[in-house]
Amino acid sequence: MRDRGFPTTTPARASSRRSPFSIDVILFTPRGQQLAALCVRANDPRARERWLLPCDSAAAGETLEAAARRIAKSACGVDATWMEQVGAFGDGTRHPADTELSVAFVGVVPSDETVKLPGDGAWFGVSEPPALAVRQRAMLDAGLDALRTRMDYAPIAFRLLPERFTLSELQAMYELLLGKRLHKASFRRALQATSLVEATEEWRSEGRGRPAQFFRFAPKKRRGARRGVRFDTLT
Amino acid sequence: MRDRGFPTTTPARASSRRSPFSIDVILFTPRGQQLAALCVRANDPRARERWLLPCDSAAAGETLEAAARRIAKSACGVDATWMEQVGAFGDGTRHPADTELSVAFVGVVPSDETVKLPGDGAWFGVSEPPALAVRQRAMLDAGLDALRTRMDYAPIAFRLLPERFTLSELQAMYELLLGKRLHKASFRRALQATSLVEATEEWRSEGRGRPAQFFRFAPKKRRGARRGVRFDTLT
DNA sequence: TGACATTAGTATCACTCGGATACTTATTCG
DNA sequence: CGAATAAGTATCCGAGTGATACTAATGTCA
Repeated sequence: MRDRGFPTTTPARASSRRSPFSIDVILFTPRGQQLAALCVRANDPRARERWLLPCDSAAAGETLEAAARRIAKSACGVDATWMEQVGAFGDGTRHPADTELSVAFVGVVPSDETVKLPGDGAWFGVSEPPALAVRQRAMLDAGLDALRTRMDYAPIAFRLLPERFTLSELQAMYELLLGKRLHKASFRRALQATSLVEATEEWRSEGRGRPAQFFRFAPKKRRGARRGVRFDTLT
Repeated sequence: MRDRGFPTTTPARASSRRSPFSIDVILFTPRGQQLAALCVRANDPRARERWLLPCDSAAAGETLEAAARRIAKSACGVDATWMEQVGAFGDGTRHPADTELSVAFVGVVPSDETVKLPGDGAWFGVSEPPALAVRQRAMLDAGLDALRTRMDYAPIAFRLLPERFTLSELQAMYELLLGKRLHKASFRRALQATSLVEATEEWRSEGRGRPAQFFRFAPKKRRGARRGVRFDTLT
C-alpha cells in the first residue's frame, strides 16, 4: 500500500517531505460486556510506546472520511459500519507520525467481523488501554466520548447488530456502548414511541427462556422537536 | 503581524512554502434579534468571493485554540468570551488560503464590544451570509450548528451577557442564540432547579414595567445524571 | 410428568417535567 | 386614577420515566 514513512505501514524514518497531518482512527468493537479499541503494534524500535492508533496520511483527492475508512479497513480487515470525525488534535503534543496536526475519526465494527485481525493489531478493553503517545491518548478518550454522545443522533447500535435482532439484544448493545444499565420497560416504550424498528414474523428458536421476536431497523422519519433548554449539563 | 501570504493579512501570493493547514474562526455576536457572523473583505482581486472567514495559520508553539483566539481578536478587536473547536474540513473543497485542510473554531463576542470593527470586517446576519468559498461556507454552517448544540454543555449565553443580568435578558439571549422562542415559566423552573444563577440585591430601575431583579452566574456544581436514551433524535 | 429456572414481554403506579393558561405584582405613562 | 407594560407566580394537564410486579413461553431436571 502507500508508504509515507508512517508507523502503520513501515517503520518511521526520515522522509524527504513530512506529511502535514495524519488521519487517526479510533475503532471500537463490542467484546464481551465491554467495548474494545483497536491498536496496532509499533514496529519502530525507537518508538516510546509499543502501541499506537491506526493512522496514515490522506491520499491526494481522498476525502478525510474516505481516508479514515481506508485506514480502518487496512487495520482490522473489514469495513467500519459507522464512522464520523471527532476533531483535530495538535497543540504540540507527541504523535507517532510526528505530524503537527492529527484528525481523529471514530468508528465501529461488529464483533463477528473481528475474529481474525490482519497484521499486528490487537483489541484493548476501553478500561485498560495500552500506553499511547500523548496526542493519541487524547484522541482515544475523545473518541469514546464522541461515540457515546453521538448515539443519540446516529444509529450506532444498529450498525453493530445483524439485520434482524431481538429487543434484548438491542438493549444489551446500548448498555455495552453507554457503559451503563438501562431500564427494560422504559427502553421499549421510548423505542416504540419513535417507531424506529418494526417487528418481523420470525422468532428466536434457540435459548432457554421464552422465544424473542426479531425486529429490523426501519425508521419512519417522524422526527420530534427538541424540548426546552438543558441547564443540567452546563458547566 | 505574521505574514504567510494568508488572505486576512496580505493579498494571497505565491509563497515559497505553503502552510499545511489553516485555522478558521466563525465568530458570532448578537445583533438585534438575530445572530451575526464576522467576515472580512477579500483584498485579493483575483479571489472568486469578495468575503471570507477570518483565518490564518498557527504559529510555531501555538495551540490551535490560542491561534483561533488570536485570529478572532485580530479580526474584531476584542477577545472572544467563548471559543471551541468545530472540526477539520478538507475533502478537496475550495478555500481562500488554498490549504489542503482547515480547522474551524466557533466563538462569540458580546455585542457591546463590536461597535467598532478594525480593518475591513463586517457582521452578516446568519440568515443572509455573503458568498463564501465552498469550504468556508461549510464551516460557517457547522459553526452555527455547533454553537447551538453546545449551549447545553457550555455557558455560552452567560458569556454574552454582562456580569449582572435579569432573567428576561438571559432568556432573550437563549432565544436569540437558539433562534426560537422559549417558555418563560419552564425556562425559570429549569434554571432554578440547577442553581446556575444567584439573585443579587439589585433591581433594574429603568424601563416601564415592574422592575426586574439582577442575577449573576454562579453555578453550584451539582450535576444531574443524564436520563435514559434518546431515540427521538436518531436518523 | 411436573416443578422450577430462565428469558421475553406487559401492566400498573407514582413521580417528574415541560408547556399552556391565567393570574398577581410593580412600575410608567397619560 | 386607570391603562399599559413588564416581571414573576400558580395551577393544571399530559407525556415520559423508573420501580415493581405481573404474565407468557420455553428448557432443565428430578
